[in-house]
Amino acid sequence: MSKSAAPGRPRSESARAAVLHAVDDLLVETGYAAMTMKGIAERAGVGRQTVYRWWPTKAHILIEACADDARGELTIAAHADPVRMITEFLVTLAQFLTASPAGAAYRALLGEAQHDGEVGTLLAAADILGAPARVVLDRLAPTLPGLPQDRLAVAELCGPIVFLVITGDTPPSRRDLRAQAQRLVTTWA
Amino acid sequence: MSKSAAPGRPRSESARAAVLHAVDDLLVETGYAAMTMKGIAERAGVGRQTVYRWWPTKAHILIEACADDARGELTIAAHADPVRMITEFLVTLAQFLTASPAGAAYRALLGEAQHDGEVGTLLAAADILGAPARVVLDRLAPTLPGLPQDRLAVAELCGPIVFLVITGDTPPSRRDLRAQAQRLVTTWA
Amino acid sequence: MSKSAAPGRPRSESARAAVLHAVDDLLVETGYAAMTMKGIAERAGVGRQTVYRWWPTKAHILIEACADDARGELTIAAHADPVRMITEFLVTLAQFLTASPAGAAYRALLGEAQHDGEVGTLLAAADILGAPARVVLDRLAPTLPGLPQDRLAVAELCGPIVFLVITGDTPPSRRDLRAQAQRLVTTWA
Amino acid sequence: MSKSAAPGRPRSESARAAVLHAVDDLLVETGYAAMTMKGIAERAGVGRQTVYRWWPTKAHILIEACADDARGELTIAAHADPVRMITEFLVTLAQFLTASPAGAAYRALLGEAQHDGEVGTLLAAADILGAPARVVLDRLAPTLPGLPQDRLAVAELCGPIVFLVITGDTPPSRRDLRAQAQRLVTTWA
DNA sequence: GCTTAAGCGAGACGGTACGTCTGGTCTTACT
DNA sequence: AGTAAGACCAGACGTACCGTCTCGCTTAAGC
Repeated sequence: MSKSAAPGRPRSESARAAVLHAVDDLLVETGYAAMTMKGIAERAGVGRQTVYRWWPTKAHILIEACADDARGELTIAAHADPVRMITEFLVTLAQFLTASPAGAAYRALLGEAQHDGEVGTLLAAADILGAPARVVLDRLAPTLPGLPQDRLAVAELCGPIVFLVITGDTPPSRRDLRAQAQRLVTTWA
Repeated sequence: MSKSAAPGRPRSESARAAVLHAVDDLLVETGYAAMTMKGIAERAGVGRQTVYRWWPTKAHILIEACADDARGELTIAAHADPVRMITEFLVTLAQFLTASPAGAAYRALLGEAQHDGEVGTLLAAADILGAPARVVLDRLAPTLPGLPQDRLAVAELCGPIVFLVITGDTPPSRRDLRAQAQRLVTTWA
Repeated sequence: MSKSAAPGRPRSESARAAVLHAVDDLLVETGYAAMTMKGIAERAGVGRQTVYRWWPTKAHILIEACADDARGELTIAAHADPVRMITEFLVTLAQFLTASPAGAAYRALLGEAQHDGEVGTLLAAADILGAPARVVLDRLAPTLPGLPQDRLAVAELCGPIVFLVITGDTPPSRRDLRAQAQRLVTTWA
Repeated sequence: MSKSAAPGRPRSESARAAVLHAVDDLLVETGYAAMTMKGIAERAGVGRQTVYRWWPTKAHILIEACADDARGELTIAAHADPVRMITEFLVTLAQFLTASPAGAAYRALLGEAQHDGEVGTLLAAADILGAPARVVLDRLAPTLPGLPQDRLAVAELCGPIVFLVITGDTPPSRRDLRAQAQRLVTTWA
């Protein structure tokens, strides 16, 4: 059965892409707080109504713009050694949060989520950190019988680093991260 | 040496208190995003200039309004048993973040800090979670030789719970927190 | 000789009628200022492009919609007595301007003409008041040798009443109109 | 008894004057339809809120801007000869309506009044044409016993010329106006 | 007791983003 | 080709809040 086309002019894919690009650019150039729907529309060369037609807030645009990037940057290769695997993940996570544009977007969204519950819901659904973390944990599960319930394991894995970064602390060194990975393996053994 | 009084009318303590109360009230009533400097001034029955004279942004007011409350709510009694002590702290922390007005303020400020670096600096200086956490850790230090560097220990202690709460997850149960405390003690032994 | 058909789908008479009706209805329901091209199209159940294809502005539609009605309402029976004839015309004119939908449209168009020269030109061409007035004057011409130049006579005949109505004054009574007719006849004798 | 000053910063007279000047200028430069509240604010170098704070629509500004000018331009010297006096008034009126900026404003407002009843009320209250007309009529009253009721006399005096001008006709010549003045005197004698 | 200086409330100021609306244009599929 | 639908860019709408500024008035310290 073929899908019947909707009447009227179809959505402009170029306008959609222009908005998503504009949001990416503006985030790094001016920061989240200085981003405005008006500015996004102008930067994208798009009518404001077109922006409002498809996204209710700048946070929604940002989620759509950055979710894929984010996930791509957080996939890591498999390693036989649990400590090494966890270390790799922690290093990648720290790198993502502190140096990647997508990570900056994630931090901004995490911040916005504290002010706007709907953004929180959307961000939770995107599961940007949880999904990659679970990939790692699932690989380790056979060798680590002491792993706690899923969401708690994710929190113990990601929480400390996220906490350091969002509280403005300098991110931990690779040596520190290796030590923490070692502790996690010991703990979960 | 006595401090020489400044000339002119002294600062009105009642105006200061009215603003701080207004901020507390508005945060729970309307949320951080809907709070405005104008609304705060009106709610406090105070001129807008008076607010701007003493605080540059609503975040600054909120920090002043809630820091003391926050710290008061996070002090816990000493226990000989490390596991019990850590459990108590984790339970208190979870309670603070999810149920206390001061905790709501802290989350809002943590969110704002992701958008505004100055708020981040101020919040880091207030050290709202770090100070109480360090009190606990200092008490435990003699019996836990494996404790990592201060800030990392704080991150491992607080990070997982903070992560759960700010990502919108339901906070862990007391049983879960006890298990996590147990793991931390094992890890740091 | 038969008229050669234009290529393509012929203009939809039903769409045209629907638009003209919609304009009539909207004028009395919401007033001229609240009428929009979009609203007209939606009320007529017609695409917006179809409206724009045939009329450039709502004023153009309104002229087309109301001109015929207007003229029909301003034709009066012949009378031998000049005073009676003029009185009848003045009463009919006052009635038209204050009570008829077509009169309301005329007033709205006269208003728009002050803002938009093109509407003024169109409205002048439609000659909505002038034509009926001239019918009356032409009938009276043989018995009133003092009649001034055509357009001035029309102005003296219609001007005072139009002035009263558009300045928001209450329209004159039949007695007043009869007296004015009497004065005009005296003047033009 | 001295008037107690209102609290707060007093209204800026310079802002008020700037807005009124901007409206005057924009009317002649771009016409009434193209005038916008935004454009007025920008032209006046004034915040938009300041405009909205004191005037609800551009029509209200225009009435305030032009009423005084208008009245000044419509006062005429006294003459013993009724025909000459009326002629002078008619010439002045025609000049005002066709050549004066204030007259252009009056025409625009008269147009707007057909779309917006509140403007009609305000314009009627300003009595821009009526007041000067009544000055003339009051002077003539002793010598013209046949003058009808005030508002009807004003309508017979001003109506024909206003009608000619707003219907887009060329204004009458001085000779025509003299003839019309003569007829009015005959009629009212 | 008078002067000086700063804080106080109120509220207008010039700006700017908000989210909505309409204007005209365009691009579809259908008739 | 004409039509209804509806997305497109553009820009004005009226509102809200921004942070600043002017008011008249307190309230103290210091002369």
